[in-house]
Amino acid sequence: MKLEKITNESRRRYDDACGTAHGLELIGERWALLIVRELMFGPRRFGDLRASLPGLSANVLTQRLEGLEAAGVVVKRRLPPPASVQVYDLTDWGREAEPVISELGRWAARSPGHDPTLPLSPVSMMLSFRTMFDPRKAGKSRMTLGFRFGFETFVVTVADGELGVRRMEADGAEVIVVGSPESVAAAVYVGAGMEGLEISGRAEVFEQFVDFFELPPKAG
Amino acid sequence: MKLEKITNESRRRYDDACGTAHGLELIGERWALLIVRELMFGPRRFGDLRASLPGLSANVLTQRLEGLEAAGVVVKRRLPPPASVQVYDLTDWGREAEPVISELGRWAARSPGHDPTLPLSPVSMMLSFRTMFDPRKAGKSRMTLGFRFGFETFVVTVADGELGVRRMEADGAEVIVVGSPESVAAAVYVGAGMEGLEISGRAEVFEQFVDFFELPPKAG
DNA sequence: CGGCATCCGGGAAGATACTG
DNA sequence: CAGTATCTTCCCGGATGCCG
Repeated sequence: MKLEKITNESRRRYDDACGTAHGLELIGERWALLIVRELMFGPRRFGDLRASLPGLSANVLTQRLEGLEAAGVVVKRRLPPPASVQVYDLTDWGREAEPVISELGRWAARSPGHDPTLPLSPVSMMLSFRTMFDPRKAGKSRMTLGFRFGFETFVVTVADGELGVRRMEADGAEVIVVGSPESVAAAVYVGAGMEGLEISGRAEVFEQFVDFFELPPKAG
Repeated sequence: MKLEKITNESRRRYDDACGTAHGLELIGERWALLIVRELMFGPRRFGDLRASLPGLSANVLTQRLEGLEAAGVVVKRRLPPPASVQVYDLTDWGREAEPVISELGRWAARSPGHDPTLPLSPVSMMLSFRTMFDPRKAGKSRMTLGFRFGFETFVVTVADGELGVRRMEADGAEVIVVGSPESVAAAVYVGAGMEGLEISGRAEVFEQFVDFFELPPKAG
């Protein structure tokens, strides 16, 4: 039994002291990095993760969460009563993997094979703001925007050339944008206008916000 | 036949417009990112890659190279006569994946499970210089160092707070360091001194160089 | 329903041997 | 040297079912 275990593990290792190779052992398995991505704005439940990652089956999600927990990237917690619900959250160190996700996304956005019309999770959309935000275009602008995708709500703040995203209610925002992540992506990155979006509050703030982003040129 | 093909491809996709997900489709398969890493300092032959990546079998390497070529990350070329040898090289866009490798390595170096005593490829060692270099520690220092690992030779230059690495002969370097990648890593990152290294030229330059690097603190 | 174990089919990874 | 061919092992993904 023990021998089997050793071979199973060792054949899956890279046996390489390079940090990159070790990183692949931690978050390089299929779906792992996307699970980390979905946890980037705070804890989520098992079912939330499944809903955000269509195509990921429950047993694989269980395995990945176990692996990520063993690696110290994820912690399994139980929310205090009365919620008393089990959630998965990133450790502080796990949250520091955001640059890995950003750089990979920024690089892959230039791929000739990238299809931006596929479905998009709310978290992906919000993370892309942080990745694609251009501080020079924002200049000294200050604004607060709310985004609502079904039951998920985020608040985006722009101030001092920095963009922040938090998962929270959007009551105090200057403008609230309601729609699908895909419609928001079309408006921000394709310049498709506001089709499919319901905008309440100061729509001109969102129009200004859209200009802070630009997709990098395609390679090849 | 056609139906099979569709399912084969689709079950391997993430069906996600997120750039990160697409990035995983491009370079997320097992070994793929390490192959890209090995090509980071210029073209390599099939056998070079095998030698640098022990544990990677020939058939998988063939598949990965095909996939990376189809993705536009890698090009297969034939060197002009008299060499007339087939090599694999990164496209310009493929070479821009270096930040992905760096960020993953930087993040994973903080893992409690990272074992820096495993074998290391020459390219990994040189890339780690670029990842872990601290411009503030280097200040205004200027230096040129040669590193020789068996038949592979690199030249590292430090100037104006920047570190450059090129695969080339080390004739003009102020100091030449000969040894294994593991010994160099021990000297630079563990402060293990010069055991296992043969240093010719101005050894004090290498001693100064070593102080430009520091491993980040472990997480957890 | 949320979380997890189990079984199965297909395909990918890995080892070895072989060919041009 | 640069890959193929083949075979085994294991992982992924889907379905089902159990249990709280």
